[in-house]
Amino acid sequence: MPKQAVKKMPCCDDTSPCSLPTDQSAEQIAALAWAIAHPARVRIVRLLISRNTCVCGEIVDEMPLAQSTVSQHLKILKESGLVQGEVDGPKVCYCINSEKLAALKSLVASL
Amino acid sequence: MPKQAVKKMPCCDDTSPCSLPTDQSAEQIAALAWAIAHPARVRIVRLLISRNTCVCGEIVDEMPLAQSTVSQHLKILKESGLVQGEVDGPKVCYCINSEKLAALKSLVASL
DNA sequence: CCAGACTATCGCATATCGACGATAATCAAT
DNA sequence: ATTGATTATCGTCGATATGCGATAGTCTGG
Repeated sequence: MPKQAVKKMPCCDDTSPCSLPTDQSAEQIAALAWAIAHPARVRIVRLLISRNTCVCGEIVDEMPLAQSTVSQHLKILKESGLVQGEVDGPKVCYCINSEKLAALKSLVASL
Repeated sequence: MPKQAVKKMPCCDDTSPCSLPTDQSAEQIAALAWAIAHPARVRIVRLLISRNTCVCGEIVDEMPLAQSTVSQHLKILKESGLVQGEVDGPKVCYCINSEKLAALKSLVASL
C-alpha cells in the first residue's frame, strides 16, 4: 500500500514547469487505484455493481477464495471508500459507494 | 503485483447470475490500476502527459526519490504498457502510450 | 440462554513492494 | 580508447500484501 512517508514533493515549485494537480490528488488516485489493483477486488466491485441490491457473503460463493480472504479484500475496499458495509442482522450487506466510484472514474478520466 | 495464480474463477457459470466481463478483463483493470496505484507513478504519468515531448531523467529531478527508485517505477510503468521508453543517445526518453492510457480510462469508465 | 449462521479478526507463511546505495551497462564526444 | 553522463540492475532491508485455517465476535431464532 502506498502509505510510505513521502519525504517531500517538490513539484510545482518555481523550477518545475508543471501545473499539475496537487500531490494530494496523486495520492487520491493512487489510493483508489490501489483498491482495484487486484483482480479479486475488481470482481467484487463489479459484482456489487451488477447487483443493485447489496450483497453480503454471497460474494464468497462467487469467488475462489476463502471467506477470510474475501473479508480481507472487502476491508480494503471499505477503507478505500469504494464499498460500504451495512449490518443487516447476522449478515452484512455491502454496496457500492457510487460517489466514490464516480470520483475514481473522474480522477482517472482526468489523467 | 497481483500475479498470484488464481486457482479458478467460477464466475459466470450456471449457478452465477452474473453477466460480468471476463476475468481477463478483471486482470487487465487490476494490472493497469496497479500501475497507477502509487503516488510516485501517478506523478510520473502526469508528468509525461503534461510534457508532450518525451522526458527522460528529468523525471528524477522532479521527484523526491533516488534515481534507482524512479527507474524502478518507470520499469513498472513500462511493464504495464502505460509508458514507453525510447533510447535517445545516452538518455532514454519516456512517453505515454496513449492507447494504453485510453484503455485504462475506458476500462475504469466501464466499471 | 443456547445453538446456529454469518462475519471479522488473528496468526502465520510466503511473496512482493518500495526505498536506497552501489555497481554495471550504454552511449556520445573527445 | 577513455572519459563523462545517463540509465538499468543488483543486493539488501523493512514494510506490506495476500493467502489460509482457526478462532472470536455478533446477531437471530427457538
